[in-house]
Amino acid sequence: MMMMRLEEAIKQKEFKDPYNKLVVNLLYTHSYLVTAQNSLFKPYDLSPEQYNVLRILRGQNGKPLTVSSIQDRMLNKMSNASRLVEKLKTKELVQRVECPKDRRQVDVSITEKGNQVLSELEKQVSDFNHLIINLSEADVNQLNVLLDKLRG
Amino acid sequence: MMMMRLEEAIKQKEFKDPYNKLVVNLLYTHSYLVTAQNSLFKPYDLSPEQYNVLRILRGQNGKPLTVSSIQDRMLNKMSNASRLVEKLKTKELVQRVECPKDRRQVDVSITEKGNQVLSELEKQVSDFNHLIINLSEADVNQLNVLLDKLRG
DNA sequence: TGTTTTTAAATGTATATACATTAAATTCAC
DNA sequence: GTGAATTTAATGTATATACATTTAAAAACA
Repeated sequence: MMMMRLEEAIKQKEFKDPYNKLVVNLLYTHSYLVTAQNSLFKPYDLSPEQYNVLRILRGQNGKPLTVSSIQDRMLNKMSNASRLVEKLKTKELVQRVECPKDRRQVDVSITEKGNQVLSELEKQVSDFNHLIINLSEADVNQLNVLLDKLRG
Repeated sequence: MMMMRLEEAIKQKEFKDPYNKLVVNLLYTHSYLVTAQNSLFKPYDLSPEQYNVLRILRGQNGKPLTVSSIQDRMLNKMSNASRLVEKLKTKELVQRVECPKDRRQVDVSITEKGNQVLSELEKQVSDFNHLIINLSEADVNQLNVLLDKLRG
């Protein structure tokens, strides 16, 4: 994990302009992050997005969410919430109940086992995030502001 | 593409700390970018990473690169350069020649057709990058600095 | 020289992503 | 109320990702 400017990391001499560099920089930084995260989650047989869905469900404090509400809250809007929930159910980390008010919908909630796995992981994930992000808190805050603005 | 802070976009009230928010913010922003890029590249039957590999090869000014050198320069270090090159070859955008000095290696270079597709796309991609990044040039530069530092 | 180790690329496999399509239930229009 | 339109999940399919394994060639070394 040695320090490298993007240009050295991907051996590209220069970019057309800073906007084009930024797109590449975001793609590259994402890969850096996800590769690291995968190795953290692997022993628990979870993907980063599966972990995220567990966090979403726990944030409901017991209230279930439908599959489409989960989709809305997921980080990757194109991923398939239905199949992801199926995977989590197989691991007994969530439960699925047909919604009585609208039988098209399915109420999904986290199980006790899901909560256990989550709390076991949480501290590790947090420490890990601090570890892989080589920035001061002020820089992190500024990065958050800029990313929110970027998508505006 | 309306402006939304991360918290509203994924309907999460708060984060444990700014580092944890940043990880989520990077994942979410990446998805925003890639979803947009996919729609741009789709009519050309290219994925963003395939486009990137074409750019890498063109940057060589005719000199070929081996598959593993391409892998090194790719944005996602875990993707499979061998199969990606195979896809590009099928589309006749690159050519593969067994390296005479070392028969394990394969020299890959961009074809005339590949160069044509690339120059056709280039202006569009650049305009598109400016369009989806809602930041001033000063902000973009700062974001680039922070991302490079993040991975340090 | 012959054997072992290392390297480069290809291949295998499970899962994830990016859609399009389908099936069932509900809502809307009339 | 009936039929059309819409919504929700699930399913189908092609490709991409994240590895592990294999195959072949080259390098290292005894």
